[in-house]
Amino acid sequence: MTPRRLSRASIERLPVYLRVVFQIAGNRQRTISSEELARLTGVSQDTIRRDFFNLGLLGIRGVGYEVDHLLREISKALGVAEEQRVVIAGAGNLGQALANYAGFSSRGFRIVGLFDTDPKKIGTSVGTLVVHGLDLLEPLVREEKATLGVISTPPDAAQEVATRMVSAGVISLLNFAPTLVEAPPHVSVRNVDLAIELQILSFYGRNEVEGLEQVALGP
Amino acid sequence: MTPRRLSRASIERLPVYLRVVFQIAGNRQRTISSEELARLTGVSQDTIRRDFFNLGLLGIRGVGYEVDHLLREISKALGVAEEQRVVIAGAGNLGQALANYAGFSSRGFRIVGLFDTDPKKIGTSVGTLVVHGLDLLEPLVREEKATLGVISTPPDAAQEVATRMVSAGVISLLNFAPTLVEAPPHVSVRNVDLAIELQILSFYGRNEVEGLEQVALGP
DNA sequence: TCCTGTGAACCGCTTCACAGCT
DNA sequence: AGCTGTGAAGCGGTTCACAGGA
Repeated sequence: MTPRRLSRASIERLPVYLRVVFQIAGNRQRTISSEELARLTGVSQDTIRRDFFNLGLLGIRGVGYEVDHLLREISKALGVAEEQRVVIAGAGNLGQALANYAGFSSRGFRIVGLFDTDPKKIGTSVGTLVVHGLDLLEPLVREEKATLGVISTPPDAAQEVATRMVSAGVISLLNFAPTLVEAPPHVSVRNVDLAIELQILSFYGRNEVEGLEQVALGP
Repeated sequence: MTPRRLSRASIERLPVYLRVVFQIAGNRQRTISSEELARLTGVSQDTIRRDFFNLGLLGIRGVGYEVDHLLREISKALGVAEEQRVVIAGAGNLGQALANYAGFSSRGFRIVGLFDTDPKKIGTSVGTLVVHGLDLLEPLVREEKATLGVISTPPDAAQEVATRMVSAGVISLLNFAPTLVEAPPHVSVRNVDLAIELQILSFYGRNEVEGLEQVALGP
């Protein structure tokens, strides 16, 4: 109940738990043991028990954890119990793909704006969205109370877009541009560089060090 | 010279160093100090020095590291000095965006195949590629000696595609499907779940814990 | 008996601190 | 004087191991 301090690593696992617990709930399974959850997530059962313990999430000895309870508490901890509003800057291939990505809406995110500077793109439709000029970024963020910003611009535009998003009220940035984005301390930034992912894999492929095998991206 | 054992964390930073060193090289700057590199990457200078040290990469005291040397050695360590061949399964929005992603080709990856099961998509063009049926996956992987596989299929197809890629010779998998993908121990798997990235940000946005501020995805 | 709750040991990575070249 | 090379301390997270309740 009284959530202790969660470790950074633990926070990055919560969405993984949520994903499989959600699926389990769909099967009408009432409880799940840390062992089964371990099999389905790839996280060790010790770690799972400790994460839940730190979250203040208690199970039933000899049985496991109540699926509904997990679902509710993890969603609440992540802040995805209520819908979150997202804006996307950069309507290139990646930006369009993100705008259409079903996984966002199905997991509690609503995209409320898609922006670009290319006059040829402005006014066109991407799925149910219309591409706006970047000048509408700030008013739309404010009006829609968007808190999450996705950056899928070329690298040289990324910092400016980030700064403008933050000034309008965005408090979390997901940056796909291959460049470092700086933001004030109250803002969280996650960088996802797709080429870097491949390069990391390239290393492991060459050096037959025992491979990876784990979830998510987290720094 | 004799590369010691690199830590997992260190390996995930190498591509970040490479990215900025490449840029620096373009400016004809001959050397770079760990301090400057720290500013440009967001990694601490102590960590950078130790990473280079562990890589067997020596600098010049009082001066810094030679940019050319860094470029060469880091590329070599990552195995991106020579071109790597990549196949992509799943030609939905995300798969198409990845197929067109300029960052791949500019950083030493060549996409040699794009596959889907949807008859409406098979035969159509995506950039310079033609979408093939999944039945061509194995022959093409073998013929082109592809070593990296990208999975951008729906989750229920991900494991089958992964297994087939591996059986044909792929040794590294980048999985975008929101599900756990299992592979034999000699194969490396990295999972990138875009919705999970947003959920992690959502947590930090709610809990004004001091934010993140770091690179890449790594587990 | 089974699976959770949790201190304690352990391990890996980062940071400190400073000696050593140039 | 300046910046690297590197042992050693420090920290955070995972795993061990087992006690404890359903």
